[in-house]
Amino acid sequence: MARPRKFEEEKVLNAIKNVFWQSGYEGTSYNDLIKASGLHKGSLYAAFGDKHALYLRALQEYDAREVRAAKDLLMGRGAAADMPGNARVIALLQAVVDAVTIHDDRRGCLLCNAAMDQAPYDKDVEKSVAESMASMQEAFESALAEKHAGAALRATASAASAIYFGMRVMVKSGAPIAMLEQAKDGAKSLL
Amino acid sequence: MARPRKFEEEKVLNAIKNVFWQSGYEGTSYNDLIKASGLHKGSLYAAFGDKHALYLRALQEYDAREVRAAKDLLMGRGAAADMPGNARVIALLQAVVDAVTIHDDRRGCLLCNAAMDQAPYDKDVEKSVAESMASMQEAFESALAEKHAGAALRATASAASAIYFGMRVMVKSGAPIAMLEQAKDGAKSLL
DNA sequence: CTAGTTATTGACTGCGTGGTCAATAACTGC
DNA sequence: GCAGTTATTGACCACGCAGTCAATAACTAG
Repeated sequence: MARPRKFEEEKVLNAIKNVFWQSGYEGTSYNDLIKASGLHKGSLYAAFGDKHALYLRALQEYDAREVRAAKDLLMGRGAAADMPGNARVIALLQAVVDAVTIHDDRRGCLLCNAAMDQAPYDKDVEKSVAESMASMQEAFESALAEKHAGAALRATASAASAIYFGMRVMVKSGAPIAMLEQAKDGAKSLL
Repeated sequence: MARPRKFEEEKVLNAIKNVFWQSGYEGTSYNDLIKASGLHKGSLYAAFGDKHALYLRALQEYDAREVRAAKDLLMGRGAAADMPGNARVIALLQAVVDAVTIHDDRRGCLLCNAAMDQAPYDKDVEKSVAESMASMQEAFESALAEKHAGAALRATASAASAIYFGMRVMVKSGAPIAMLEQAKDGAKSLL
């Protein structure tokens, strides 16, 4: 048998995800990834491959954790089980505001960041982003199905996700909290 | 007297703007800027300074042309003078869709791109982006003032700009046209 | 203890980056 | 046509980048 690994794959991937989330693809150097992972260059390459492969893994990780949590909220799984559908959408938008006000977190959403800076140049990223976004869209639709149906449902759900993505842009632009609150409040009259 | 310049400042700045618009800040090398401008390295440096300074000039250029055009539409200047306010907002969202369908242009909006990839790390960019976004917000409010007032006006305008920014994200993510159309249609019930 | 296997390490490479600068060209006022 | 001024050119620099690899360490089955 062979020498055993002395790092935990999950911890490393989580650290990698956070670096890309914080700094973007182009803004992250392989050295940054090395520092964050605690591994050395060769090990990181041997374990996960090059920067591009690591980015795709980070997107998977993000989808499995963060996107999953957002969808759970929208679909009323877990804690949100007894909220009406439109309240669950508002709760998601509130969470975007809370990330800034409570946790001082202006990293936005790794999915949106990837959509903006890598999807146009990278088919793999585009595919991964498209899948995650499509599943978000379905979750919005399932939250809004109580009050809408057919084309109106799809339109309302798309507008709601646009507001969600747009608020993530506002967050990264350094927009004042008031504007985020306003966008969230404005969304209420849509649902 | 001195040797005269043989390039037109405006043309160069426009070319620079297009490169940054297409490829983002990190994704653009100084060599790309040289190629696009037609100048040589030293000349570009002498005329406008370093990459950071060029980026800020590009943002100014974008604000003066593209953002200006969007605000003119929203505020009913020129061609849109006889449209009601909410129709002007829808016309702006339609223009976002048209950029993709008619001109096959998925560059999105340089302002949004800058907000996402540079504003968090660069105070100058953040300031420039914040100013442009604030003026967009005012234009949305002036379009919607026919039907709303006070806090409701601000909320509706913020939600409308969030939809606008969100659609720009969708465009860059490669989202299908149908989803863009849906988001635009969904926005109607907000106004 | 040994042979076989995998993990770890960090020096190394070639290249593209943003940025500098000295030499030269092009012009005008005198 | 000369002096003074600015524009142009492209070679040059140090550095950080993504990525490779050979040497070594750590382990287990037999």
